[in-house]
Amino acid sequence: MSISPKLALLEEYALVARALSAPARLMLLEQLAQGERGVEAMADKTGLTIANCSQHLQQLRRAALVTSRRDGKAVIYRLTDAKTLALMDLLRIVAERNLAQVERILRGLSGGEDAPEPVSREDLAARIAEGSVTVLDVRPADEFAAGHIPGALNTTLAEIERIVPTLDPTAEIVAYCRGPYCVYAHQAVAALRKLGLTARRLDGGLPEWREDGRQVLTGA
Amino acid sequence: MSISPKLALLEEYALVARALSAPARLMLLEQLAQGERGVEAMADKTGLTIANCSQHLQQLRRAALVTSRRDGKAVIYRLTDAKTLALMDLLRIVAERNLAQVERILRGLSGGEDAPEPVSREDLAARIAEGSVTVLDVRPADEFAAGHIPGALNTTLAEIERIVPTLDPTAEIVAYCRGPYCVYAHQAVAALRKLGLTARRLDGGLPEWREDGRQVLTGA
DNA sequence: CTATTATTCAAGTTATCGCTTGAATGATCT
DNA sequence: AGATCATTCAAGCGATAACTTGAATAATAG
Repeated sequence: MSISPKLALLEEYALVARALSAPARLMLLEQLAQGERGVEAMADKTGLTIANCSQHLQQLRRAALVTSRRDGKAVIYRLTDAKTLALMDLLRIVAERNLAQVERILRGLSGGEDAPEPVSREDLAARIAEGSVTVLDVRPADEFAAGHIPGALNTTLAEIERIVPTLDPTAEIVAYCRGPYCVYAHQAVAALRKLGLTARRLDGGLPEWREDGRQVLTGA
Repeated sequence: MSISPKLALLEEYALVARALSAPARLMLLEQLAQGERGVEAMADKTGLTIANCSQHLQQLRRAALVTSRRDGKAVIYRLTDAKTLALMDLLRIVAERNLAQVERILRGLSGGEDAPEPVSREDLAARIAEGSVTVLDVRPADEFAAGHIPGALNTTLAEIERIVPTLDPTAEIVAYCRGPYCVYAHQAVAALRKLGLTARRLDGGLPEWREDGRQVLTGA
């Protein structure tokens, strides 16, 4: 009941929003959506310096979007709970729903052509079961090893052409990556379609797939 | 898309979060959750200068959280859609769920005592139907006139003691205000309980009640 | 057309944020 | 204990945001 409890409360809510208001921190959250990580690993992936990365993570922790524990010398961060993921999702949905800017950026990724509708996770699961689809995981090999959709092939964007000849030409390709914040799958679909293949993007990425309670396979 | 489409996308998401990261703008959004408003009306309610208020509103519009239309000389702002409300709600939920700080502030409001659980809107609707409850609207009179729960009594925090003798002492009191961001109902419940009455808070405020599709009565 | 009213724009000031650098802490290994 | 590694802290710099003030724009009324 200091000067103004109302302002103090709003300040707390604003703190959470402010934690989400820097692209660097959204990148970190996307990393953490894949699974828990140490500071150095995240600094490598995102290109941030270690100190900078640590400071961003502390800001996320202050907003209670992430939690940390110590494991030997390392400090391991993880998303606090599914609510953090939900908040990121809603943020993305509002941004994409409302901002023409986002549309233009996504269109740029697909080389000017209209991107096809993404495949729902439910549909993909059904089509995997009947074997009528090739699943492509467009993430770095270490993230693939840490968990992927069973049956998925792993490739990077740079090497995507090398994998094309090995694919069943009759099966549609469904590409996925880290999740809705990640553009790898968009770019992969654009590249594959340019090569004349039938390709679509999965709605969401591995974190969402896992959140659904679907099977995830670990190991390279 | 020039240098890094990925960063450009994240920048857009961050823009939405940044729009939510100032207490002043959260106040404005809370106002707009009650219904559409002109700039001057909101400046009055929030205590911001008109120019400052206008600038905040433009920032919210850039993030597409609100939209505006012209009505004569006035520019009327409103929430773009229910998604904006959903985003505010989730922000609040994450903040309250995670931050001990918020807990302490709310506890301070209720004078150190534990506040009772809020009443769900569904329960309140049922109890209004059977007449076993006194509904108290703790918002300024003009907002009450613009729409309130049918049967509710209107009072301000300052005058709450004056209304007490007129109440049915056997009926529980349920207080509500603008919504989850608003602390009036918390304070009213604390004041009433200090006077020995049975009082609880409604879960959510008028915007949430309206969003549920429940009856709203207009007029003083 | 001029005056009036509501809102927006533009410039300037102060405070805050993000990033870098270099030193300090904490935990493990020898 | 001393050495080493991962992380955090602290100080400093440039960029950005919030708020104020005063002028500019838009729509209406006389």
